[in-house]
Amino acid sequence: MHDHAACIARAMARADARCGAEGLQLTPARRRVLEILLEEHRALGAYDILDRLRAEGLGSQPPIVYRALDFLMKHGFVHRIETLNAFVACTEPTPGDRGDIAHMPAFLICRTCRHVIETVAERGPGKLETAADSAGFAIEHAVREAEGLCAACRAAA
Amino acid sequence: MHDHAACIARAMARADARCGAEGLQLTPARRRVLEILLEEHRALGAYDILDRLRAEGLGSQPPIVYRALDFLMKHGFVHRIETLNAFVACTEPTPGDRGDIAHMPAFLICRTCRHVIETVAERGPGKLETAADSAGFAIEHAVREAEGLCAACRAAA
DNA sequence: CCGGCTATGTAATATCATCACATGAGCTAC
DNA sequence: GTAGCTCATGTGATGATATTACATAGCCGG
Ligand SMILES: [Zn+2]
Ligand SMILES: [Zn+2]
Ligand SMILES: [Zn+2]
Ligand SMILES: [Zn+2]
Repeated sequence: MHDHAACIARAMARADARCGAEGLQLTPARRRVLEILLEEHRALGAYDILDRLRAEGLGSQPPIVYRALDFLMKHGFVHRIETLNAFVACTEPTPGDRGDIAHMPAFLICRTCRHVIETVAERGPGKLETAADSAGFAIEHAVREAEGLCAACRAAA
Repeated sequence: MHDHAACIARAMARADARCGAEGLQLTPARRRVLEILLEEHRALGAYDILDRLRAEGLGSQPPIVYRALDFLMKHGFVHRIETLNAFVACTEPTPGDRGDIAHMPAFLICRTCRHVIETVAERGPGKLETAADSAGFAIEHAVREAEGLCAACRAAA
């Protein structure tokens, strides 16, 4: 366990600072979507998020949440988990030196508690990069996701 | 380019042999789905496949194709491409010593021609495994997919 | 004020996947 | 033989995820 309220507050402060510095508009809906994702350390589906927004009067149609997620992903605050068709708040600061995504995340996804661990990518080429080089393939975006059991759920079982 | 007719024939012969050896039923619908995927070296959506089955009178409802794909994936003949919500025929023999998936594929997906290159995983732990070990996480399934431009499309551009 | 830009509101639709229940073909026990 | 079993299929409906299209509103520089 960690101090989750502080964890959320820190992340929101970072997001505010970054948006201020880069001239990005962290509008109410966008801000709330990020908060909702930070409250969990789990992946949420777009419609799960939308349900919460609806309950709070922040919009009721799918485009609301997809637009907010597009913005948050574009600027590296949120990642999409392809294997779950779901979204998770980024746990890495990613200063975004050039206003862009600066890191190459990999995710460990627990199949029972759905918690998502975002790992820091090591330096150096991985298997994908090695394979791409030998095939003359230019990688623009890579997805690394593993499903399994987290330490807590293994202990419980 | 390669001799694609031979490529398909070889793969189908392998599938027939394996199903015979392991008592698996490669029924007409399952067989045809595998053939359709082998004909392309690209990922096809479930409904793309379904359209072809329909045209051939092999079924018209989604469960037809999803059941066939479940069978083919379970036995390692087909892989799901998570980033595309699509499916591709496996290019590795995977003898399936214990009737199970024996390899750990990674995919290079061209964003313009949608061709999929399935790479042979090298030996040794990758970044996901390293991260999982240090987190006490037990990986059961991993997804490695990269999107970008294949050599042919890079040359064309 | 106007024109362009960004964000939002709203309805409809597209795309991907599963559920539920009925039917049929092949096999075994008795 | 036939009842019961398993596996695969047929079929209609529904659920889950995501996008399009177009209208509206605020803001800001000219
Ligand atoms: Zn926390
Ligand atoms: Zn867990
Ligand atoms: Zn071929
Ligand atoms: Zn290409």
